[in-house]
Amino acid sequence: MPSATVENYLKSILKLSMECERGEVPMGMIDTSLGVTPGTATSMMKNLQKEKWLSYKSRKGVRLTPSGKKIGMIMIRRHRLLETFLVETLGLDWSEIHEEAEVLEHAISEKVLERLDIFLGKPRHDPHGHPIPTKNGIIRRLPKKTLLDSLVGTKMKIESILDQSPEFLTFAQAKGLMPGRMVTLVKNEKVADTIELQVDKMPKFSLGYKTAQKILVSD
Amino acid sequence: MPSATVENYLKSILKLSMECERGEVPMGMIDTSLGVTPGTATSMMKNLQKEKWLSYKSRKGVRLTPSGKKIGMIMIRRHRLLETFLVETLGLDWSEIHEEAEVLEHAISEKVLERLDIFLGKPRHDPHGHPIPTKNGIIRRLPKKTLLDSLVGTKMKIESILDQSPEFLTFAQAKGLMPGRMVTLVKNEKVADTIELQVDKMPKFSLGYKTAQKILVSD
DNA sequence: GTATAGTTTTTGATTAGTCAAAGTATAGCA
DNA sequence: TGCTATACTTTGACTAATCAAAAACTATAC
Repeated sequence: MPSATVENYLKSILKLSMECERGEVPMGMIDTSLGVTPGTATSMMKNLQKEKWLSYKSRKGVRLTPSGKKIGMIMIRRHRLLETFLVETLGLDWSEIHEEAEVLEHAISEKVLERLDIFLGKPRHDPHGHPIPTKNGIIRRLPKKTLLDSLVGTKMKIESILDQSPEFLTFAQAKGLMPGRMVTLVKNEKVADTIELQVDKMPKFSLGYKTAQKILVSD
Repeated sequence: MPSATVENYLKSILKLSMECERGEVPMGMIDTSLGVTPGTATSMMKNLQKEKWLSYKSRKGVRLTPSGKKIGMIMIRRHRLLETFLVETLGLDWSEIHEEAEVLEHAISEKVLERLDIFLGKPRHDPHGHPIPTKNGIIRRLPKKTLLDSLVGTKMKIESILDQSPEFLTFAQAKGLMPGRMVTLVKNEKVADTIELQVDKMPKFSLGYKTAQKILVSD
């Protein structure tokens, strides 16, 4: 059985490997993502390789084995189901659930998780719009289209919010930027590095390009 | 913040101090209750004393300070609320919830716990009939009357089941020995060390004296 | 009042996870 | 081609929690 620490490493590596689509995940991404020193990451990778959860090539990076990937997927499933529970059932705020789920995900058993899944009605997405993997580790691909890739004047459905930080989520909620809502791209000012948006009949507002890329949408 | 390990020590010491009503809890009870070697318990007691959670007198035993008692109570509250949630909301079996709660109690935050408490309707007892301490650490005294202290022919209400083991709980459930049910003491055979019981209209059955003391009742 | 059994403490070692700091490799620029 | 900045690895040290085994105390029996 992997420790909570190992579960975190495998989850983070899986997420990194899904984002930056190149064969190996480089060491630097792993240590920053976990907030440990580079040396700690290196020595941990050796342990994880010894346990057959990944293969590690010195100064190249790391690639999950099927068993490592499986554990990572289970952790993502646990995290997202717990977030859904915290919002849907207990009424916690969108912005505070990530940290809570981050701890609970290491304590909940498969049995309890499956009951929770049924209780929640087998949800497909968490409150941020992220897909919840199935028990077997199958996960829907997120659309890759962000607010920035859209044409001015089009109305789009918000699919997912990529930034987990409480500050951003509080802002997004205030502006109505939540999965399922419809948003219109009013203006795109390349020189100013901003776009202007309108959600429903609420006042228009602007987002920087960098921030706009954190919002995934579909037509 | 205490570690999960420390939380467990303080919870166990609190429970022991509530059971065996003498000033100090002896070392031997602590190590057996936690399943560690005597040396481990001794060295941990020194740490806990350094943190002001208890006072430790060599070869005498240990007594919780108010702050240690507070943490212990919080842990009992978390454990029992979680057990209630697992049975009431997720429909887990009576016999399997103890182990689950044992892990989750170290991962759930105060905020989530308070939401859970409200969601469950501020229950006073867990599924085994054990009182749930309030947020401020106030706990109802359990009645001290067991099945053994009752007179033949009287009908009593089951208040609480003291044995947490899955085997015993499965047995108790099958026989209808659950908090809130009414039970009649049919016979008391001192020489055979057994009592005979009837719950509702179900068939009569026998319990040994030792087991009978695990069931708390009220008239 | 000593011997002995039982309990508790001490000591030394181990494991997982971490950091700081020093050392090494590599990529890309000049 | 060689130099340097960056990325990565190694080394040595530390902490929390644990065990095994030896030592020390306490209580009881005789």
